Amino acid sequence: MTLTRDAVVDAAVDLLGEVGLEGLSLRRLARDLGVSAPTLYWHVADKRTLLDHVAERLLADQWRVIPLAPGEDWADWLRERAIAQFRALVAHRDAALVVAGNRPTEASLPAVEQVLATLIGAGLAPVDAFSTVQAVGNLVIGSAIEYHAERERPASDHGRPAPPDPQVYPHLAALRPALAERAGTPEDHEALFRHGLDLMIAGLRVSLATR
Amino acid sequence: MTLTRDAVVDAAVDLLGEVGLEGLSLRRLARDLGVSAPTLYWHVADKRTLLDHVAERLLADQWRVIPLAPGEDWADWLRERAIAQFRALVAHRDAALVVAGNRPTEASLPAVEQVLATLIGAGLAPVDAFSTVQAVGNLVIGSAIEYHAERERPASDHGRPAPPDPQVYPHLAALRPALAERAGTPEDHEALFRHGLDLMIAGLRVSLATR
DNA sequence: TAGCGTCCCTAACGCTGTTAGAGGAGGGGG
DNA sequence: CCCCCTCCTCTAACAGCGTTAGGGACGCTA
Repeated sequence: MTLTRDAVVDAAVDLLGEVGLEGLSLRRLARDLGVSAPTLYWHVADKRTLLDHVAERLLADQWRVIPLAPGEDWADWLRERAIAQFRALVAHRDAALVVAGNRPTEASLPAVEQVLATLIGAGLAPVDAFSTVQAVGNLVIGSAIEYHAERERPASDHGRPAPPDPQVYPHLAALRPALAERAGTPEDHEALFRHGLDLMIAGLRVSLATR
Repeated sequence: MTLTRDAVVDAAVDLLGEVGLEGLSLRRLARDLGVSAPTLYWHVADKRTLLDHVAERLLADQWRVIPLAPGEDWADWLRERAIAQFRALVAHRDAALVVAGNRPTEASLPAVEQVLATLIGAGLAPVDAFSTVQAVGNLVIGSAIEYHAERERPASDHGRPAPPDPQVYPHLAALRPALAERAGTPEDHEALFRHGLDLMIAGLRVSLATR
């Protein structure tokens, strides 16, 4: 069985999950595949385009077209799609960083078209629908990157940061106990993402109602 | 005049704007400062912590406390702050990527405290106010990163991507003329960011009204 | 059998972040 | 005056990086 480009991309996805974007080197990847490093250049033009393929694979599931069920609220439908996208980016280490460096791929067009159709069908102006798709995407990327960034750093920190002085920062200090237990957990980050997403969706509802 | 850490950080900020994050190497930075590369390690622990200082400098202006003017709408105030933050990240090449890798720094606490106070003063529950601050921050980061990512790539692209087939992608095809002229410009990205931000703010208004 | 495309190899280039260890300049105390 | 000590900078080097050049073994086709 000879090496294929798909196998290279598979191994790259695995390696990314194992060592993160900074640790993903072609030499290491080649070693995992039992092959020398320059061999990879036969299957892949470049490290950058390899990462493009990795990004495409990470999001592949998200490009499935899932039509709005009859009677289903478009907002619920949109929320579920966005959450699934967020989960896909959070599930794999540094996935958000890899995806962020990418041009939108051809494979995403059907899904984008369908979201556009649904939002326009709900009553949004086409240009607003397009802006909304991108804005939600930006929120997904930003939330996922922030999640990974927070996750990668704790080693460099010498202990926890000092608690905020209640005299100077009363609100921050008051929030501390509420945040302490769940801060940093994936559930917390997903809840945070949902909060922003729900704000956007509520805003969409308003802009639909006032047209 | 001997070298100081501030001077190193200044030069790093300049170099970042010139060559981007990928081109920012300690050797190149040292050369710009007329110094050998290992010398930098006297002033800075690490490349990573150097970038931390760079991030802090890039956002320094944003931590200024600007209180809500009497009679000013909290939403307008919040919007202006967020837009200023977005502009700061968009103005400097790869600024968003550098900032995204960072822990929140001590210097940001007064500003966060003040935003919390304003949102709570407007009637938001403290926990919701905190989530909102972070959600807006995530939207800022995501939008800015997407802006830079799009800006860095066009060299690798062989021409424009093919126009979407109107038969298969009617909505995308219909949008093409409207997007063609302004796509990619900083104004377009700021407008896109404002769209998402306004959705969130409209959502906030709703959640305030229904309490 | 000859040729050719496919797939992999070794060797090497110039770059990277980082460490080890030496040395010069300048000020303070004996 | 001289010595020491601290600050700051240096050269040399290490392991690792992405990438290119060029060669060699395999199997299919003519």
